[in-house]
Amino acid sequence: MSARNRSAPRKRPRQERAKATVETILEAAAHVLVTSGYEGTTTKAVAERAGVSIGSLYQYFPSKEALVAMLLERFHQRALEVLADKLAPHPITDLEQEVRELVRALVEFYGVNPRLQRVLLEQAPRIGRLQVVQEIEARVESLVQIVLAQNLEFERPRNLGLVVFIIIRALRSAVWAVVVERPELIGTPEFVEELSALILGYLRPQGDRRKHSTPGVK
Amino acid sequence: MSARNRSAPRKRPRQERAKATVETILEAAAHVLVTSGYEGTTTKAVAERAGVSIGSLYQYFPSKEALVAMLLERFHQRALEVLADKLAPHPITDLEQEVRELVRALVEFYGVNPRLQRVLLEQAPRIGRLQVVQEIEARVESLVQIVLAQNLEFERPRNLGLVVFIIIRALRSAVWAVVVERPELIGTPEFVEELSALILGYLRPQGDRRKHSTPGVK
Amino acid sequence: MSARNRSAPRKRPRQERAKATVETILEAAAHVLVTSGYEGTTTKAVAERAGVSIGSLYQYFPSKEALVAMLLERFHQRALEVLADKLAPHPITDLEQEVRELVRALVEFYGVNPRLQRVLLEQAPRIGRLQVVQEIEARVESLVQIVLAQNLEFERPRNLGLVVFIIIRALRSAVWAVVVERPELIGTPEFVEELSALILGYLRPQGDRRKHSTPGVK
Amino acid sequence: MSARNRSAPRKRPRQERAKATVETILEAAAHVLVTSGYEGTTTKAVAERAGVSIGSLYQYFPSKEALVAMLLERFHQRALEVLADKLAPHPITDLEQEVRELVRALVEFYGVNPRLQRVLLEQAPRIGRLQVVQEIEARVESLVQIVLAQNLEFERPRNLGLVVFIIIRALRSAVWAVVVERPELIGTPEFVEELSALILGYLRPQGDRRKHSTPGVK
DNA sequence: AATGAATGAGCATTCATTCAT
DNA sequence: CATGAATGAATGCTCATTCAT
Repeated sequence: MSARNRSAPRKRPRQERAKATVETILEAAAHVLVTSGYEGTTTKAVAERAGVSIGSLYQYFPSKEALVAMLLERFHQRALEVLADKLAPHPITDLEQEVRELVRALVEFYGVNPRLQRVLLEQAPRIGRLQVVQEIEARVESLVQIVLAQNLEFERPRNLGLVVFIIIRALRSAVWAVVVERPELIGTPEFVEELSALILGYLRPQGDRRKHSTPGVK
Repeated sequence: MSARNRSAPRKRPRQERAKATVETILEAAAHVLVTSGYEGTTTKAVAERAGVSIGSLYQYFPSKEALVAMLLERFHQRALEVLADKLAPHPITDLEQEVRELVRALVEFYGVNPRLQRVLLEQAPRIGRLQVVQEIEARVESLVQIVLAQNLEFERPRNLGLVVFIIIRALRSAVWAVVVERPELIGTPEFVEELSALILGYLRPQGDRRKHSTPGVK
Repeated sequence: MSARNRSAPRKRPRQERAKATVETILEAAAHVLVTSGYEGTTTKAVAERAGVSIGSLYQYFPSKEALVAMLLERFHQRALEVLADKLAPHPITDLEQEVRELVRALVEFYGVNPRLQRVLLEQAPRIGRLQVVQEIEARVESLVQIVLAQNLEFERPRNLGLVVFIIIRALRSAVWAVVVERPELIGTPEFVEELSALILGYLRPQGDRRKHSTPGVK
Repeated sequence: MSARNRSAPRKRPRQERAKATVETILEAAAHVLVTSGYEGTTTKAVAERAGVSIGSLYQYFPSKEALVAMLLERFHQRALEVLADKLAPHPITDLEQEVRELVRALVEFYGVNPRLQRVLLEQAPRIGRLQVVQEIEARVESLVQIVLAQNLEFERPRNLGLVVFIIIRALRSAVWAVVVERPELIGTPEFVEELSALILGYLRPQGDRRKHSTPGVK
């Protein structure tokens, strides 16, 4: 097996039982990753939690990396589905409402098992398989960019790619930080409201700043 | 040595030579952490790069964790110094300019060795309660909060703590993401401009949104 | 695995092959302990002598300590079997003969690999409360005590527990000392005779001492 | 420095201060050996407890072994002094009383820091320097043997060397065992009484056994 | 002499991975 | 296919000892 394929799943499970095993293993892996971090995760622990032998684990995943890669891929696939729906090209009548919906979707999405997401995105070694992930991330950015391009106009020229890039990072990290450090705020309308304000304020024509006196200064 | 002290430095170097050794080790550790990640960092590699024996490393740092802890502490100490300066209470005449300055400071600060910062902060939660670090983070938030409280008034009631929390996370992760993924943008006025816009837009009286038509919709 | 379990074996071997491995490792451990002492014994040396990989050793014994603990346990188990037989409650017609038999049994028992026994018992106090071992030692003492209580009467009141305690220690250390320092005496009738005399003299009614003139003084 | 000299003290301290330092180090070593066992004793710990630098320790003792060797030597020297006194050739009028005195002396002697004695005699590696120790032990045995030879006559021929050998081992191990496992008994007359009974019974003419019915059988 | 910084061989232990059954 | 026994390179860390200051 070439090095290139280290993080590719070993084979397609044909039978139903095999599929179930794969699912069990992935769930176990997710759990162990969350509770022990990437470094603390051992294949033995995953196999034990999944209730299968270490041999069986290696039957479906040729390495620890492959396990993480599979989880990453699935996570992004799901991200894409959720967002593609919200971001499907459509006429926008109320951008404010639209952004609020998008934020709500993102909060919901990033709020699902954020600890796992952090382990996957931050601690896991940048694996070869990440190509898939990068492609998906690129597609999400591109979707958001298209929606914005079709619905916004700025008084000054702006690098829309950068704007989208910043929006996504800012939102994601804010959601993660809140979920991890201030979990009591999840689900409060206040939280979604503030994040929407962050994005909406950012998208509002920047020219405004010069038309009025500095806003909000006492 | 108790378990509590796993991440505390082992002893104070008394001679000049020893101080130099400690510095060399820390520099080497930073380098190895950046190039190999936390997991990939071995104490042997650090010692070798530092040009000292593995024994010398353990003379001053009782564990790999202690090495990271020391770097984390220094990083936060430096963070505090930089920001305390910018955030020292003072009369604010031009909030816009003020925020731009703050953003510039943060960009500069977070932009220094961001890969190291990420490794450090990723591991921070696993490292025995670094009181110093937590205190410093709290102080930074508190500084920002005080500045904002003295200079802003909002039309609707807002949870200022949450606002500050979001600002800091959003800024930090945006800076890191740009530095790591779009390094060519660092130092461009465009980048600082966009980040300032993000924060300024967020702080602008939210009531505006209702007074005008949705801004910028085609 | 908790600290409590440091000296407990790691898992039960399920396959025949595994059982054989465990036996091989224990034999190798005994050998290395005898030739190198506890401190000089390295897990690597044990594994090598056993002809297994170091990993296999740790598959069954979580630590060097556990290896010693297992040997200790087996040794005491065997001790109990040997002695329980000799000490089983039974009518005693000839105490002298009885004691001689017991001494012979003990000489035989303690004479088997006494160097290993010393290493094991020297380390015993450092090994996490080996309940099994302590229980067995207590049972041996209790057996001896019962036999004596049923067959002896003393003219003066004596602390039987202390008597038994002294007998066992005195016998054991005398046997060990002879085996280690005067191996040529093992198996001679003279040796068993002297040890029997030691015990018999001790058990003989102490009142005798006052009835006769001091015996044997020239 | 040749390998032969590893356990020889490095130099004779000329000055008073140096002598005091040596004493301090030896006391510290004794303490650490008792509390941590031979394996657990580190030269650093000894130096720290003695309040001297590790360098100073090595100024006087070229190795850890030399430290232990010195303690052993002193211990035996002291043993010899105590016993030589008791065992000095002299007319014996009351053997019983004599033995009781001897036992009392031995109990006292072996009862002084028995844990240290055990570490020194059991756990410490058999060092080259032990020649000295063996010579001293031989002298003690010889002293006891002479005393006994001059004061005892047996009805049957006995190997007096073996008798002495057994007496010394039995006493020593009984005392150690009691001090370590039943410390509450130390100093009780009962304890000395029982040990005296052990030795006296052993030395009593063995012919007695045949003259009377088995003693003490119910 | 005294200090303590520096050394590095050596040890216990882990864990991803392979392979015989 | 499943099992779990076996592997061994690699790691974190200790500690007796040396040596520069």
